[in-house]
Amino acid sequence: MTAAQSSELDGFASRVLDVVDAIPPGRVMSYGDIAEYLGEGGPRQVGRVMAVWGGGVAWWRVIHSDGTPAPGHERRALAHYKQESTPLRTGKTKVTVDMRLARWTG
DNA sequence: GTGCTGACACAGG
DNA sequence: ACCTGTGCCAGCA
Repeated sequence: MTAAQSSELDGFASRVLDVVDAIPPGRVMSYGDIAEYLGEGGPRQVGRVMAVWGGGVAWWRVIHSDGTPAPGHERRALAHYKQESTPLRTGKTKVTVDMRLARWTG
């Protein structure tokens, strides 16, 4: 099969996954940060990559700029955060990541 | 080619 | 903390 046919990792997707894999435990990066770090695409493109190929990397380390984890995986993400001692902000009705401390830039 | 949708970001309320 | 509107980029019918 050719490259165009298969849904293989594009250059962009490959780079995104590489960056996510480089994020150290206890740290996180926002979608926009990754896009800016790569200097290409945009936050939504990073989100799309994570939605399709994110299963092979530490997806819980990729969150919104607010500190809100990926939709549908909040519970699973929280478990990882506790496991990695990620800086958290425990609110009354929701728990988010403290971006001020957890935000990581290569 | 056109329009909608999406694991987003930012500003307001 | 939550919702709405606007801007941006790419995939898909």
